[in-house]
Amino acid sequence: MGRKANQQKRQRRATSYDVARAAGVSQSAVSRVFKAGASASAEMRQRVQAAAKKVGYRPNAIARGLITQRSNMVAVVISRMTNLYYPELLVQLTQEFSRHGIRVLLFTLEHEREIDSVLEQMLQYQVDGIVTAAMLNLEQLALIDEAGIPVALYNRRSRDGLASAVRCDQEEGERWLVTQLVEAGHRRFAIISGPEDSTVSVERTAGAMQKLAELGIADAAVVGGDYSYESGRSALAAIIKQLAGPPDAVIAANDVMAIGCIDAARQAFDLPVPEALSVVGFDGVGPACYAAYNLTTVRQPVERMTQATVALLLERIEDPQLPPEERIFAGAKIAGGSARLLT
Amino acid sequence: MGRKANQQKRQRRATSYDVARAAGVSQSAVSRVFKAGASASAEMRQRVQAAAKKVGYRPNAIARGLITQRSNMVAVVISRMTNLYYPELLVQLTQEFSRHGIRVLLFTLEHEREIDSVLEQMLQYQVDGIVTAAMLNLEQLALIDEAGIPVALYNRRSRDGLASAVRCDQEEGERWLVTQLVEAGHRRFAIISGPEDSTVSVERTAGAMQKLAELGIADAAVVGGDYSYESGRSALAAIIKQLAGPPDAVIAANDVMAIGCIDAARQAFDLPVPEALSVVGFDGVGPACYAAYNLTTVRQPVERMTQATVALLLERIEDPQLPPEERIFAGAKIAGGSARLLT
DNA sequence: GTTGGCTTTGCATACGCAGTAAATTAGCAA
DNA sequence: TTGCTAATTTACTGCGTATGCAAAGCCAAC
Repeated sequence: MGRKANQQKRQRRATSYDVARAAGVSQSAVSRVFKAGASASAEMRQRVQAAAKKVGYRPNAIARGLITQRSNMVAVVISRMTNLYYPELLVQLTQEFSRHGIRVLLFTLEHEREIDSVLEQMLQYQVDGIVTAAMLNLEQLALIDEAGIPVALYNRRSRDGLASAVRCDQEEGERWLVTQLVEAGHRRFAIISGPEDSTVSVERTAGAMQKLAELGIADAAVVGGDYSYESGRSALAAIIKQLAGPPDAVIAANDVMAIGCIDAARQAFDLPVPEALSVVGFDGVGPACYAAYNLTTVRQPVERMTQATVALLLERIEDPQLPPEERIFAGAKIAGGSARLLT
Repeated sequence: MGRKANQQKRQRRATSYDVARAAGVSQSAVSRVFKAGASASAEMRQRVQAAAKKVGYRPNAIARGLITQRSNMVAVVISRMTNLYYPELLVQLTQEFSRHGIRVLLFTLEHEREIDSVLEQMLQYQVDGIVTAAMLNLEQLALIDEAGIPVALYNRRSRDGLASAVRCDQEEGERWLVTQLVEAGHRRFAIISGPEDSTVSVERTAGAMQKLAELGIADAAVVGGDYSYESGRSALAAIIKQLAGPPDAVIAANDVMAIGCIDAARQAFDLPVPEALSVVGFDGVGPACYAAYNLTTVRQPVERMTQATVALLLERIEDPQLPPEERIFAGAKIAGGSARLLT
């Protein structure tokens, strides 16, 4: 209808003043109508809303944030998205925050050393809180605390009470796996660990080693992986070389490496799984359920953990006085078909 | 050292005025020092930066956005993260934007109908641009255009020149797959389609059907899936029922369903793949490379597509006058071991 | 009719920064 | 020293909104 296309430059968006003028009221009245729970008469509401629609008004969240000192944004930091189970985490987090009227500003890290610059970004954007699945050192945590921004660590231990934390009990999960395997008669063990800078991997490996030692098995082979399928594949060769023969059972620090290991066993070494070799993983990601693998593993209760994370963070955003809290969840034990177990 | 903990309430952050006072200069001088490429003497730079560090100053991106009319944030909308290949896309996008000093505000949709409310959010947050891998209807595109915000569609066709678009040529990929299969002698075909509201799935299915018809095969069975492993599994049973016997080849609308189909063939129907049945997918996601499947598929060039998406969007953010552009990429053909092919 | 309490509305200001125009200083030749 | 230009620096305004405060309505009770 002859409407001038917006080829101009960047048209001025309607402001609350425009609405006020159109409705013949004050700007503060407009502000009140758009703020939930503010006092405004029914007639006022109607007039303002009609005027707003007419001029195409949309509250400016940036300006609002400036004055309320609340951006209603939280930063989510994820470090190694190759971790097949982060996507689920991310979706859950976004949805759960969205349910509370909060938007997610996403930061991904290729290398943990990028974290300082990313931290700076987050603070400049005045996020109300931070969820991180990447490791922060004490200095960094202190910096954030200094700024008065609450932090929730995901699958990281809280440190010095500077942040809340939600995590899955990795050791407990590994202990269960080891116990099952040993009770079923496995004796020659090998462990495929994750990246050295992954605290989760360190905990898993340590948990498994400890329980093995406790049950009288001290000579488990340990080879390093990087959470990738390929590293799981090549790890088996290294294990066989190190042990001068195939092990009874392989404990991988995550599902993807377990899958790689299974493929290597079947293809390269002619070791049927689970008949000749038991393989277990950790995480309970999608491919773990594929019939070809049907992993014995421990699934992290992502949904509950996510809800806890959001709850813990929001709580401290509302009331900064609240002390940080740590919540630990047990993983769900999945006795799949990739390991010979008693049951 | 006796530093008072921030138990107070929410301590005031240092502003450029605080820095100015500490350095004995004006606020605008501080602003200049923190703005790249502004004129300030070397001595001024030094004094201001020293003062800034002392008072713990950090520019407020929100306030800056208010005045510059640029938030340096873009919205990224992703609809069905179960799509195993979105995580990679998301990481690439975030990294690439970050390289250009732009932050990503993430929105995930469970159902496409949530999109209107999400749209409203994005506009209120004054994002400089939008990348969407979810379908927008014309009304929604017009709404965004009205607001003067450039949009880049990912794997969606541009419509009415209202948005730039980057996509992988789905039809071309399917044509290649079909051609290979037919040339290798397959005659009885079945297609597992994706969700009906996925334009990508529609294009893939249509592309395959069309090429099949062109090659004289008109009686392919088509069963519906939802991109999930389970749906791929159960689809095979439906196909066999519909054809009253097993097909020669199954064309799945994505890799995950192809994998499900392969597992069903081997486990439930005792059909070795690829000896008795060829299965092909689309996407080239991680599990497609697992040795147990080794899919014949078409991989989307995610990295190049991402770079193109970012480039196209930034270009239009810089200069709103620029007309939208569409860029189409061919997929990489991967002749894996899940199909009997000639080569 | 008057008073008191309650709700609704408008005024004015502040949030933290960028950019403009004016003012100051520096630099240098005459 | 003066005069003139270039380089810095400053005061000030405005971005779009929320909110304390005061004024104005409104209603019921006296």
